[in-house]
Amino acid sequence: MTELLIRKLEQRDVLSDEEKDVLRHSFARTHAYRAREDFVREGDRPKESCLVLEGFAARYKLVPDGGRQITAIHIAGDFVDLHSFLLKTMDHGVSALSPIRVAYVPHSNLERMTQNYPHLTRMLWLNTLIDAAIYRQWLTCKGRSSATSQMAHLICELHARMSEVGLSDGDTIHLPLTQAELGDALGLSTVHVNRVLRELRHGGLVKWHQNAVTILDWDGLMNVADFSPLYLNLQREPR
Amino acid sequence: MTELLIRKLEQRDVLSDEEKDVLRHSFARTHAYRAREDFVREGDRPKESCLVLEGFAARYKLVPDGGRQITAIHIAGDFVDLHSFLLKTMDHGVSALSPIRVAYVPHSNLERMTQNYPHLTRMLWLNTLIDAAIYRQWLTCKGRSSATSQMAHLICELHARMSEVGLSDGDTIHLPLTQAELGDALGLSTVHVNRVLRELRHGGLVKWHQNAVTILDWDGLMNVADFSPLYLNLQREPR
DNA sequence: CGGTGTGTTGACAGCCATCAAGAGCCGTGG
DNA sequence: CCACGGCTCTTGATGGCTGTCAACACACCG
Repeated sequence: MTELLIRKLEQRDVLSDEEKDVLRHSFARTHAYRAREDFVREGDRPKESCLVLEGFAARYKLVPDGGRQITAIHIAGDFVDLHSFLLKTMDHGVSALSPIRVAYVPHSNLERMTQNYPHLTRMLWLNTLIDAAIYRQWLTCKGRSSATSQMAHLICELHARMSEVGLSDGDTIHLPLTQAELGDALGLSTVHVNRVLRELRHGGLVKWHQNAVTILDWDGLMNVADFSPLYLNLQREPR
Repeated sequence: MTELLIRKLEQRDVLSDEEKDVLRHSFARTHAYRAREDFVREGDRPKESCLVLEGFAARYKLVPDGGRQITAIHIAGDFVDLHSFLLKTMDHGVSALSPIRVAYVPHSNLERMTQNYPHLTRMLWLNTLIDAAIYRQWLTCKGRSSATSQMAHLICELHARMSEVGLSDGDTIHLPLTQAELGDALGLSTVHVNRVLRELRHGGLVKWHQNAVTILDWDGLMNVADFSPLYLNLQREPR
């Protein structure tokens, strides 16, 4: 059940059999949530962290006027709530974007890991650093490029991240997000998300049908997005 | 020379004398840079990480049209380049916003720390998680609030972070950034930064004179900014 | 069959980027 | 000493990207 996480970590460095076993045995239970259900709330002090086994999750912050900003989209294999192990008090919420299954690891197990497995600790640390690299990229897109470019970038990124754990089907990924949710992620209005998607479709760059997103013109899309996967740290090397 | 970092960490948890000594002795050398000088470049593979001793630094990404997005502003006591210890290849640059002094710690020392000092390792990990929490906050500001509110938020945040390490003088902080640099940080044009600052000044919220920024109306500013310091994780507790 | 959620499109408005020009300040060099 | 260039700050005019409001189509579901 932790195989996708292991696969994700092994893209970045070799894990020993012992380390993999430690990971596999540290998860205590799993749980399923419905789409839209919150499973971590701002102000919570969780005693366990959760890993996405299946489905999509969003990390988000609310703003007083009723708006919402999704700061990260998490897919299967993402250790979505590893942050709470050290941050203790949540400064944001996490909710399901689709029906989702997650696995929980008690913080006490994570602490034991950090006591006994330094390299594994570094790999989990790395995992959160890659999350941070994605934040930097989103900030750059939000600050310095157009809505169309941002949307194209998000599609490229999600395709890259899903391919990495075997969740793409060639040029197609399954992406069950509404346009309102895409807007919350990109900081755009729902109406403008619709316009931007139409532009990408009419430009022959992507096809978007029933949650199935197909990239039709890679060069064109990556050009609009100015996408380069360097920030995803996909190289395997000693860490 | 690492006292500000130690102070910053001790705001979040108790450090043993041994841990403090380990930190103090792991830094190998210091270096000074002029304002505007880059000291880490995209694509670099540093063999050491650097801590800001004095001055201001910016983490930034360039975009193809010549634009720049500053993704983080770092102050004295910030372990600005701890990321490179595990990310290996830099996906962004770091440059001096003012004359700056930094201290370098070889990655081999950091690795030894992670082998022998699990709690200290967690504290450094925490340090990068707080950077990530700041990214989330910036994303939320950028995505869901006005330019004026973003600027007010940045002022509140920098005052809070500088106070934490003793770098504020009551309601005043020293902030040697040009309006162009503020624009790069907030994703705004220089012209609009100027207009927004005028608005904050004329509203009696802040005074900005010769790099000295004084908050005149805390309630007003925090209200415009919708600022709450929760995300900075200033509570001391076992980590 | 009506209600709800989602996608779609048009009209209009507003925030912010861009372009342009001038003022103040500072260091440099004649 | 003064002229000059460069950088920063400031302000106005204009335009475009994106938000808001509104309406309708469609699918799904009780």
